[in-house]
This record gives sequence, structure tokens and C-alpha cells, in this order.
Amino acid sequence: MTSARSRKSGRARDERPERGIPEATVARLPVYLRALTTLSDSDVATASSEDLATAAGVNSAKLRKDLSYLGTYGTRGVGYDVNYLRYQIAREIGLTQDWSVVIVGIGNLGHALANYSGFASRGFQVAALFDVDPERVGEVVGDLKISALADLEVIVRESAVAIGVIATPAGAAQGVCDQLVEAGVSSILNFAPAVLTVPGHVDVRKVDLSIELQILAYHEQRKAHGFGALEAGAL
Amino acid sequence: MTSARSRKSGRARDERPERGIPEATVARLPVYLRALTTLSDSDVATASSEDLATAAGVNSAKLRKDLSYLGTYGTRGVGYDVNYLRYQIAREIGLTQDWSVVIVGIGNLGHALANYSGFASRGFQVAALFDVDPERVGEVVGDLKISALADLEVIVRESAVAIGVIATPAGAAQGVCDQLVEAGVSSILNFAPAVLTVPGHVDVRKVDLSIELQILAYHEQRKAHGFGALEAGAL
DNA sequence: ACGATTTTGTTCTCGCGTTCACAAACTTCT
DNA sequence: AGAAGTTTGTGAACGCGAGAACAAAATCGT
Repeated sequence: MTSARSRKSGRARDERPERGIPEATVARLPVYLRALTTLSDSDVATASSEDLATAAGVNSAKLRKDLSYLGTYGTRGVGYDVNYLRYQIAREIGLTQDWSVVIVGIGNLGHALANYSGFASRGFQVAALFDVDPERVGEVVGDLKISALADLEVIVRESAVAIGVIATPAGAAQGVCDQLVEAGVSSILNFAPAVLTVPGHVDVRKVDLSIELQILAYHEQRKAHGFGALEAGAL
Repeated sequence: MTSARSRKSGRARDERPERGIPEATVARLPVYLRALTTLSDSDVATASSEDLATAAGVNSAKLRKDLSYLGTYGTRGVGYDVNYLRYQIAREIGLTQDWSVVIVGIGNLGHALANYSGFASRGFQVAALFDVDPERVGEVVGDLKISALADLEVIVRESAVAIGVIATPAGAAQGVCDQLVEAGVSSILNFAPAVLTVPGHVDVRKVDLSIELQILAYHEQRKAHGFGALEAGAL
């Protein structure tokens, strides 16, 4: 409250700072949130941008600039109130509400995701699990029964599911994706090693385990190849 | 072969193109590689940058620029030889050799990773699994027995493991990381929701499932909040 | 053999994100 | 109260990556 009067650029209807937060910043907010939670659990009441930056593994100037997009929640000469800032970031991300997610494809990875406690603790409730294999339908994973893909649309609509997680093999991914979109899901987290095509209003994020390893391998190869240590110091 | 004579910038000792590939490009090479493999499996012999870009889900200009960092492997007026380009990218990433990886923390996620066939098929061989829990040591997962953490250093050195995967809870991650680094691992793929501190010569990549969901939630919230469709078209 | 066509490789421009550096604002000490 | 010390918020400079656009090089048809 008592929001700042210090805005310089006097454009009209420029009241809300939360107009456009850069994508790179959005990706870091969850990291800050986690750092704040850790600090809060250690009964730290206030933290400077330096402290926070260290805890989050980033540079302090970047952290301050990121936070400045949300508003002015710090106090000069003091730092940030840990719990207050935590709440503000959570609100900005949208974690003051609960989100329902469904997981499609209950193989090895789907199993792990269904049992992952980190989702529930951050406000993501797994509403249903799906698999194509009729053998698997009815099987209990975690505290949910696996449903048939045919029931996807009904369940998604009834539970107002906005986020779908795809953990199928690559070949099935696009089909499942289409079904999810058809059912009204507008955000998709894709673990399948496949490129998904979606309508413009749908967001897709991709997590690809073997790509990460390949990127590491590239750098590893370079290190081993005799560059680096030698050539770097030379000139 | 018959490599191009067309280099314009006549700087001396500028022979090798593979001096510095931008990080953003490196991250996309595995995607191209996968697209090429798919095409090759469909018996496609040649593909244009447009074809490849579509298959990889990127813009064709970006793809061409990315490939140009590796060398001139295309033929103007024709396109790229699928298998030849595939080999060149694989070589560049370092997939012409096999990489040994170890997985530490055989919980839900560790299990899934140990069984993930996508690793082996891309030249990543899981050399060993580790867990702190003495109950678990000796248990068979996939075709490997879980080893005790105490044996980590010996096994890592013997198998010349360069890449370690951390799938422990957050609290154990830094300790495990230190052990891996101590044992000589110089690339780490971290699934634990924690910030790792490592010496400069060690690469860390982080995969965080709940952060991905939180990023989706942010955008989802914005969509639902009445912006987007309405305000976007207005002015 | 030569023009028309295709498609690559590269140059150029633009925008985003990172980092530096500093004034403004707050606290604390005397 | 005033000076000294902290720490935030942000303006400005810089570097990297994305995309448009085009010239160079290869094929194809006649």
C-alpha cells in the first residue's frame, strides 16, 4: 500500500506495474520464491538483495532489477521482509490459488511425477492420471486411479484443469496434446522428446532429459579436448 | 570434402570453425539431431533448411545460422544430406563416443531415470546407481544394482565417469554434489530443487519440474485475468 | 551452354537481457 | 539533529541472439 509516487514517466493509465514482466524474470521468480521459503524456514525475517542473490544463485543487481518489475517491496538501507516478499512473488506467479493438473502417460516418468511431493506443496494438485494402455486403467498410483484417455475431456472440464503434463513416448505426444487442447487445457508441460504443434493461445514448455545430457556432453568434450586450461591462459 | 575456399575474412589461424559455438546454438543442436534421426528413419535422404526447421520447431534462418557455426555442410540449391549432417552434429556434440553417467538418489525420479531408454539410445550409458539408504543398497533397478554412496569415488574413477545425475531431495544435493566433484565428475545434471555451488571447471545444468509448472501458472493466470484477448486487439 | 530456379551462408539491424554504477532513501550512532 | 553508513531502485552501456534480407552457388530445363 501507499504506493510510490516516484514514477517519472507520466504516461496515463500507467498505474499497474504488473503490465509486462520480462520472460527471463518470470523464469527466475520461482527460484527466488524457493530461496525465500528456505530463509523463512530458518526464521530469517529480513534479507538484503545480496543475501537473496546468494541463496538463489544469481547476481544481486539482476535480482534487484527482477524484483523492481513487481513493485517496490524493499526498504532502502534495510533489505526485504522475507515473508512479505514471498507472498508478493507467490501472488504474482499465481500461487495464491490452487492449480489442477493432469498427467498423461503413466510410464516410469509419469509414475515419478504422480508421486512427486513437490507439486502438491507448491499448490499444484494432480487431478487425474491417464494412460492409453487398457491394462493400466484402474491401477492405483499415489492416491489416484489411472483413468482411460477417453474420459480425458470430461474430467478436464469438470475439474477445470488448465495445465496438462505429457509423459508419453514421443509418438503419442502430439495426439495426446491435441486431446488436451480440445478439452480446454491451455498450458502444457511436455516431457516427451517431440516437437508439439499447438494453437496460439496454448503455452508449451518442454523438458527434455537427454537434451540436457547432450549439452553437458558437448562442454565435456571441449574440456577434454585440450582447449580450456591451456589456451585460455596463454594469450 | 573439397572444403570451401570461400572464406572471406582473411584472419590468420582462423582455420577451425569450431572455435566458439554460441550457447543458444549448442542447446538446439540436440533438437536438430533428433529431427534428423526421425527423417533418416523415414528414409529421407535430403532435407532443406525449411524442412528441418519445421521438424525441429524453429525458424529456418535460425537453423541455417546455427548450422553455419559447425561448417558448410549443406549444398546450395539442394539442401542437407540427412545422414551426413546427422553425423556431423553428433560428432560436434561428442556423441560419437559413449559417455558414462552415474545416478545418485534412487527415489521415484531416480528409478525413472535409471529405466529411461532414451539415455542408452543416445550414447549415455548408466554406469552405476547410488543411494544413501542402506536398505536400498543391493536392490536391482533396470539391470544395475544400487551401490552405497561410500563406493562412489572408486566406481566413478574406475569407469571414467564424467557426468553425474543428482536426483536426491534438496537437502542432500549439495553434499552429493561435493562427493561427485571430489571423485572427478565435471558435469552435473541436477534434478534436486536446490542451488548447487561448484568449482569453476564443473558444469551444472538444472532441471526443475515445479519451476516449469510455476512458469506456466504465471502465464495461465494472466490469460484468465481478462488481459490478452481483450486488450491485445484494442489499441 | 546458359538462363531460370532453388536454397544455402552471411550480413545487417533490432530488441532483449545483463551488468555497472550511482542517486535516493532509510537506519544508526554520536 | 546531523553525519556516516547501508541498501534499494533504476538509468545507461553493452553484448548476445533472433530474424529479415540478400548475394553466392548449386541444379535443372531447354
